[in-house]
Amino acid sequence: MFETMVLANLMCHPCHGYELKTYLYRLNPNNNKIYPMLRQLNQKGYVETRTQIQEGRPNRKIYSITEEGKTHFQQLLRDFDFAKAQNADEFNLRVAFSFLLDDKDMGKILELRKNALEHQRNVPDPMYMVGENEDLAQLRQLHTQLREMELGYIERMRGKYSAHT
Amino acid sequence: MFETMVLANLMCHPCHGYELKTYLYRLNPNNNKIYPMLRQLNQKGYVETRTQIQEGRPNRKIYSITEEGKTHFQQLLRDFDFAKAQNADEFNLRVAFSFLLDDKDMGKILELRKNALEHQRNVPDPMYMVGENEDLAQLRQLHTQLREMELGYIERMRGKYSAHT
DNA sequence: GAGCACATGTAAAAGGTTACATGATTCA
DNA sequence: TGAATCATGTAACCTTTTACATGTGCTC
Repeated sequence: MFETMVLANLMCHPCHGYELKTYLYRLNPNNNKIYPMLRQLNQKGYVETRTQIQEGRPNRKIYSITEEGKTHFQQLLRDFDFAKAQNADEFNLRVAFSFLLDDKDMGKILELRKNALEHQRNVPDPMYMVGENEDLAQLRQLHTQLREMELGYIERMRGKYSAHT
Repeated sequence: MFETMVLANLMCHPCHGYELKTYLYRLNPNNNKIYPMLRQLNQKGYVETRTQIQEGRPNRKIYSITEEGKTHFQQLLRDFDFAKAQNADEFNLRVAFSFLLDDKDMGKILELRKNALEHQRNVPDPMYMVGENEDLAQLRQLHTQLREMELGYIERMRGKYSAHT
């Protein structure tokens, strides 16, 4: 997820590490996660780097995605399964970059997300089932509403990407 | 998160490892995560165990939460910050177990979740901002709707838990 | 003068992933 | 006969967390 999200950001525009940390704040992007990751991506040829000299501030290492990086990113997007389909971020990312995927891949992604949401409906998390808490029941209802709305959305999308058998 | 969710399940009823794996399927609960975790919790005195002998099937190790375990779980719930507040599961868990928290703690939790959601509104994830994708715009709108509904919910709850200054 | 923002980096410890192992039962 | 479910476990590897280090400029 972290690697994929770094590349997703670099797909939009070149970034330096510190900048990526602010974008990826939801993924707990500490120093020993982001900086070694960027060096690793560079070693594999997925990103290239240049140094931006600044006065009165530390220099920046600006990373840009390469053609090999774009191909690799596309491959990461195609790699979608039931476990990843549970995660809204993983699904949203693929919708965001649907222009990199063909109809067959997108069809599979939509189907897996549909399965994940239906699974959540049929086998709800036990922790949302604790006690007879009225506050929790209301919160649960909010999430149920979103899930049903998302299932509706998926059905509409599946019409568009209906190339798969 | 994993430790907390294991204890949350044990708060409801005793479980064996394989059973917890099915409940916690969204947290990628592999063997080398769940079994060492349960032994660790046992060593710390947070859970106790008994063996259930079965015929024709492998024996089960049934884990129950202890009083020390309940106190520890309560402490884990109290430990809530901006980073955790980004995660819906972390928030929902605390609503589910709000009966273990006093009004002051719950007030802080609601405020932090509010801050997190408002931050998401003000500083949207760059990956949801990619391109002029119509499909993505619709999905984004779904999530915006849920966020505003959840913010409304939090305002209502804050009225109830308004003991904090 | 303390603390934060900027920007990158590493050491040590903890934790997680992948893959394999056991062994009975059930299903296609 | 091969695969899946039940149930627990470990070895080897990889990743992540926590904490520290550097040094300037800005704000309280």
